[in-house]
Amino acid sequence: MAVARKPNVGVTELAQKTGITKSRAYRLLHTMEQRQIVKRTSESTYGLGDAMLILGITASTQTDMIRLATPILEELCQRVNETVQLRIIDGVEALCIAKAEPSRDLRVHANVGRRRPLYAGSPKCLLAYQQPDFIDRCVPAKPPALTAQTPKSRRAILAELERIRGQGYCVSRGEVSEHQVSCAAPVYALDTSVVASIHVVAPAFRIRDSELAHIIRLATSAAERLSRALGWSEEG
Amino acid sequence: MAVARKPNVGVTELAQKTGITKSRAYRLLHTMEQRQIVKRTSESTYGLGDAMLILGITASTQTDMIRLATPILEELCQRVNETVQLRIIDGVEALCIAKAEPSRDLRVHANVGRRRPLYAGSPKCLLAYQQPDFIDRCVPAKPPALTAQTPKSRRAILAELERIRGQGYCVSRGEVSEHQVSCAAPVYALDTSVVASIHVVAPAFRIRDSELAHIIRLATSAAERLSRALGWSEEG
DNA sequence: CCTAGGCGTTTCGTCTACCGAAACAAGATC
DNA sequence: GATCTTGTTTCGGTAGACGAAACGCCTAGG
Repeated sequence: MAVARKPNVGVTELAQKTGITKSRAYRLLHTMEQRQIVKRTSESTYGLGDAMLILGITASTQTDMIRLATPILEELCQRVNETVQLRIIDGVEALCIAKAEPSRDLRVHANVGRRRPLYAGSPKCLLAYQQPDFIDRCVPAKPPALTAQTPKSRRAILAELERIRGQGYCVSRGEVSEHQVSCAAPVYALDTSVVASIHVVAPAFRIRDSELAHIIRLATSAAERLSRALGWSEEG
Repeated sequence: MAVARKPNVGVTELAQKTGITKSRAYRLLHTMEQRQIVKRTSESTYGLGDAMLILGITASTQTDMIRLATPILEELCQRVNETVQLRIIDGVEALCIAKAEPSRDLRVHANVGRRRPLYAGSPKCLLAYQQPDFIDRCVPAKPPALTAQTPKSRRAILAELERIRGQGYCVSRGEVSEHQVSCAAPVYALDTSVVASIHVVAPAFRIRDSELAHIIRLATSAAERLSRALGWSEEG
């Protein structure tokens, strides 16, 4: 898992990160390489191997989340005619685990596996519903100003999270990338915790406020349907 | 990996399949459950867990195969306007690890993670280039007759594999499913072994022989481009 | 209603194979 | 060429994994 978090590093650094001895790290990597769990990406750096690829693909067919989400994402994608993503929290980042893209030429491109910080743009929708101490760790004191619209202070972000919790969705107008607008709605699990979020992301010029309201309704509805499919119900 | 191969089984069966004692199987599953590598799918059956999902998604971004293949599959998909798949061998089956689908209404649906036998239909393209003893193990003496077009004997299948090796591609007209036609071309790795295959699969009524020839050319070309991207060259 | 056999789970004493520290080889950097 | 780095190997000691067997708890079947 350390290799997954930070690929293309050597034995020594991995040993330090994980707090194990260099001998042990070397031996573990060596046997993992034999089993194709990791592979060398260069002379002495490691990345995840083919076995993990196969296991991961198999896991995605065994795991309810993606299997249940795929048709919902595709229907939402078709209705809004924009790119749709499903994200979960991994570590202190938002990880895209599924997507659906419309067939029109000009669209926002999405990548399964891409990570984004939780404190900026629509990933805030995921962050808003986490434990206070986790939120505390994730929001930096001085967030980097990606665009003119990026919230400039920790205080501003925390206020935004509060608003998200109140209205039940999140809208980001050019916070991460100048000409993109995205909105997201939370997906609840059986235990009423938020386990994922559904995002619609589009070129800013195409989305007027009236359309945005419509998109939010559809996204919220899709998120709610996925929540129900995962066992959640209104009265948890 | 045994859990991946056969999900929803209990401790005892897994212990037998893997040849380890029941005690060991139980303890391993127990700690794997804590680490979210596996999870219980019911009271006493196991499936792959969330950690494997995350690792697998991460692996797919670190692994050259899928990263390099995705744009090639999408271009091929756009050109033939039919569903396109990338398959590899896992165990004695063909595993779909990536796909691209056109946006037209009537199309063949593909699922990443789905497995198919190697001895029927276009997966024969993968089988044809394997070691003789592996082929021997994969081709059953009495193949099940899925449709009227399914090869009826072991001998017929072996002859077909020979033909595939000769022409460099594989065509299946309704061998697995009555109204589907599919063709496939092999993807070579640096060591000139066949590591994957690119498949185009379409409704039979839409594909006349003249179009089929065109599709084969495009599929073969796409497979060759992927091969080159993986380091293969004409004179290996 | 009882028994037999299946399951997952727990215990226990043995002993193995994994561990950390240290040495070693091989490049880098200066 | 001295001195840092890397990755790799050796070695003795012991932590902890191991298999066998026992233990509840089921269900099936007589």
